[in-house]
Amino acid sequence: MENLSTLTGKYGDEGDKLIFKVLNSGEYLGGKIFNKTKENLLSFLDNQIEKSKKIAPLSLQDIWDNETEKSVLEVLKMHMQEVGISEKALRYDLTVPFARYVVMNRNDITFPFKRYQVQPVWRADRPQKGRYREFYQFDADVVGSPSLVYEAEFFQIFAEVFKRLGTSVTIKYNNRKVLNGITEAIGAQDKFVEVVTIIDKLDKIGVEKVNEELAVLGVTPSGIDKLQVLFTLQGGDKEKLEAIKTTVSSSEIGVKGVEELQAVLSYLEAANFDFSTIEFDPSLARGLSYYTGAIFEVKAHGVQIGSICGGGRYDDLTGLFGLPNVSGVGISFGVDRIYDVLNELNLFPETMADAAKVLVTNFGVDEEKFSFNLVTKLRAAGINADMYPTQAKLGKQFEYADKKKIPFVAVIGADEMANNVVNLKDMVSGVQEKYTVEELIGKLK
RNA sequence: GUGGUUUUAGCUCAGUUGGUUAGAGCGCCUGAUUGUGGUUCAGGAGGUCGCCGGUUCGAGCCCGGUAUUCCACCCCA
Repeated sequence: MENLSTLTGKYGDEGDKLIFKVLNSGEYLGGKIFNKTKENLLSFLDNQIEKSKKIAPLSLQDIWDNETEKSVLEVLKMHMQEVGISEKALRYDLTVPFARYVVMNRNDITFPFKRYQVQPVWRADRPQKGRYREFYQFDADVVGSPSLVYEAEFFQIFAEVFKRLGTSVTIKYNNRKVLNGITEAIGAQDKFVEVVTIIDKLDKIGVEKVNEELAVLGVTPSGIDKLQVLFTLQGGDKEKLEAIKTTVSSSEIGVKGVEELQAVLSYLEAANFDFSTIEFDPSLARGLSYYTGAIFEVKAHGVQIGSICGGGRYDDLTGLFGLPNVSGVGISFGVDRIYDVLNELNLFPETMADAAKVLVTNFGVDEEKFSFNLVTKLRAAGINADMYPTQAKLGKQFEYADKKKIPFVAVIGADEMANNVVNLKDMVSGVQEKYTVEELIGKLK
């Protein structure tokens, strides 16, 4: 939970709408209130007016007489929310609260400061596949240095993580300064957000629609013409960056953005980084408004889902909380979406690494004590063992082992107890052999 | 936030113009096999048809409300 004021204004207009606001203790604004009859509603609101002078200026009866029922309800809802919403809100991401934390603890932190963090965050959005109201983010950030080496490190982290997960991804990147340069170069710097939003839709609606929307926005034909380089970039990232550099050559900030990315690539090159998974995308914008430099986005291959990671550099975020001139850069893994991807691509192992290796049978009152003693010995020897919990038919116990993918079953009945041996069945081959306890431990270890 | 869509057995889904006892596959249980899983065969259990109300002699099916699922837009993890 954060103060509402900590979160508002950090994520853009859309972000502000998606912040989960929290009601004051004891308030209830559920739909039931707004479905009441006129009489009930008016008497309810009279009580509210008594409680709060904030909505006293409203003459409810007047509005009711002159407006449609729906608009009255809208007006009432707005005023109700003014009364009911507290100064608290649920975390929207981990970056802004982290910036607040850094400012609060500035005296105890040695910069550059690195940290990782896993926690749930919330969006007041309509949920659908891959879009959740509550989901986990895994964030890694470093604040207190403008060094572009950190950008390179985050590329390495992305690449290493998805390599280990066995997932094929594309790490897309861009730089806000490049976008600034582009809007400057086409003489539309006063419409930065609008232009960038349209360009960002490129892969979704296509070049023609993008040009159309830019024209409607008021971008000059020569400006639009200049932009076409963006849509027809050829070659590797190095070539693309050179081409963009020419496009934004008239913009000081634009050139700086390109040079920053070139520097990052040079670090990666020095570290023998595999460039095949990364892709410079000058149309990549990202919604969060606090980014000022590099921006990242990771897309999974073979699964239709939004981006599974995001990130970028923010020069001024701590400044908003009273600590200026501290640059930071960080990335965020969308843990739930990554889970969805792994699940859909069947990348989770069939069995858990720490699942039981052997199931010891349970035949009855005397046998289960012998079995429990064996389980204890096996565990003491470092073998992951389990005993069937109740006396049951042997077939049932084998079936259980089969379904749990437990590779061995140790059968202990009257015969085995009398001879002080264990009858071990290999569930894959079906072969069954008798061992002493010591031999069994040696066999399973 | 806007526009759609889904909801019937544990799971995935059929269910005709409203008509007797709501079905299938898979799963589950029992037995064939009294101490031996996967395969096969035989049998069985399991449903307030999301919820509330209405129309009708009669509603899983029609109407109203509500919840919910998923999708598109928007936006993003």
